[in-house]
Amino acid sequence: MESVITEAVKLLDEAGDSALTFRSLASRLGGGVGSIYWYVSGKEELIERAADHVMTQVLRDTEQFEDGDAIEDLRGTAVALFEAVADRPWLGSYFMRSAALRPSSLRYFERVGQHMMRLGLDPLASFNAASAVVGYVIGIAADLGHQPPEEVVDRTVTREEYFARTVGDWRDLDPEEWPFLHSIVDVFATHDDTEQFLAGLDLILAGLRIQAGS
Amino acid sequence: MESVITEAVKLLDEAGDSALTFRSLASRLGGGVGSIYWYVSGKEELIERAADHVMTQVLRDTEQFEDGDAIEDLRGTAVALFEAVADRPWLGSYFMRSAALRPSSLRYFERVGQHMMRLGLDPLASFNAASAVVGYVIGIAADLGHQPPEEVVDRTVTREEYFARTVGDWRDLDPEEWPFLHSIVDVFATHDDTEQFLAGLDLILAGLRIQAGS
DNA sequence: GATAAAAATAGAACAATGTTCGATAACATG
DNA sequence: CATGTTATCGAACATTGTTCTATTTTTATC
Repeated sequence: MESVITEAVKLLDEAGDSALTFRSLASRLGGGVGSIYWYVSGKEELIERAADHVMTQVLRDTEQFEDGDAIEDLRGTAVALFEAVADRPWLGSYFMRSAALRPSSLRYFERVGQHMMRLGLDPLASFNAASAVVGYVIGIAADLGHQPPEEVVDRTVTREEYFARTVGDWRDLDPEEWPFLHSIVDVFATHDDTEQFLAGLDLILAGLRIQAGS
Repeated sequence: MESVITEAVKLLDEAGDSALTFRSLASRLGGGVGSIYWYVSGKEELIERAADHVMTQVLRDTEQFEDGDAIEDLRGTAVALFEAVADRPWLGSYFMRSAALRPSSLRYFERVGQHMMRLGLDPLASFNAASAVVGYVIGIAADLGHQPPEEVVDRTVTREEYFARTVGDWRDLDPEEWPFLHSIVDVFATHDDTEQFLAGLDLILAGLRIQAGS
């Protein structure tokens, strides 16, 4: 009954948000429902600790970025968090729900901020910029990584079929009324989530470079 | 028993996510629990329709931005959504949970995209940029607008006291280990959420200007 | 106006969930 | 061994979304 947190993370990763119930977790641990409460005050803390568990790993992965180009290090730091959140929808919704100032996420914020300091920005600018980067990462990752609708989860429809159907729907819309959607439907059909994330991140970083230069 | 959706929105706005239960909604409408199911297929659709309700208003508010400077219009369009989401935590989590391709949010995406087209970006760049802007707005808004912890909701602690406590916690951290947090704690103590949002948005827009120029 | 069909309402019953609680067991320490 | 701490368990409870069936109200038709 020791590894409550690690087992919770496994459950979340395998089957998503809704799969984590005290009963399913208990049976997986081979114990009773009530026992979990000895390790954890409630579901809130359970998810919190699970999130911390993952964030600790992210923090380890981003330690390497220290002495390169500040912007490049910033980039790597952002990508690491993005990847962690993108394939963990539950992490994204946790970040959204709960304040981002829990120890581990605060550490991440600090790390991003330290890169900002290397750019020579004043406190206000670096605070705003760090918030923007972290907010963007979480926002996009949570958006891209969210659970697909029921059909896909039920396996009655594959992810690809669902995606293809969306593309088809867009193509069927009135081109007069939806000129933009029509203009991008082809690139959307072949787009890659990570590349999309990076493109937006580079916009922010480009803006940052300007601000740092002046 | 007509205004199920509008009453649901009121409930959500007044007391947040967790306050919207079928029973509370029913008693507010002066009817029975089961009746709601005649208008709505389930809770999923209820929230979806509530979100649509708000998004329709946002779309109306952003109609004005059409013939100004493309970047400025983009800015106004983004701010309108930000404000709507920032004081509606439930809207943010809805966006995160459910795909952003419901009719009303798709319309918003289209509108942002049309501004991108005016910048003369190629399809891939405009798709990425539109996604970045929308993702940033939702991400930051959801982050800033999330429900404060229990104490504040319980009214045992005011929002200001809670904020002040956070600032105090930061000041107490080891300055060696948390140089960034210490450098920004003063601007954090007096910061304004909307300004913070705008600062980040301007980074993206600055990056966009460069991209549009080349 | 009567009657039938449709629209709308109501609330009891159900299943799933987080949580509380008191009763034990296992274990360490003197 | 005695005793207190650590750890486990599952029954009971309250709160949710949802289903179902019965009933009322409205509308349409003759």
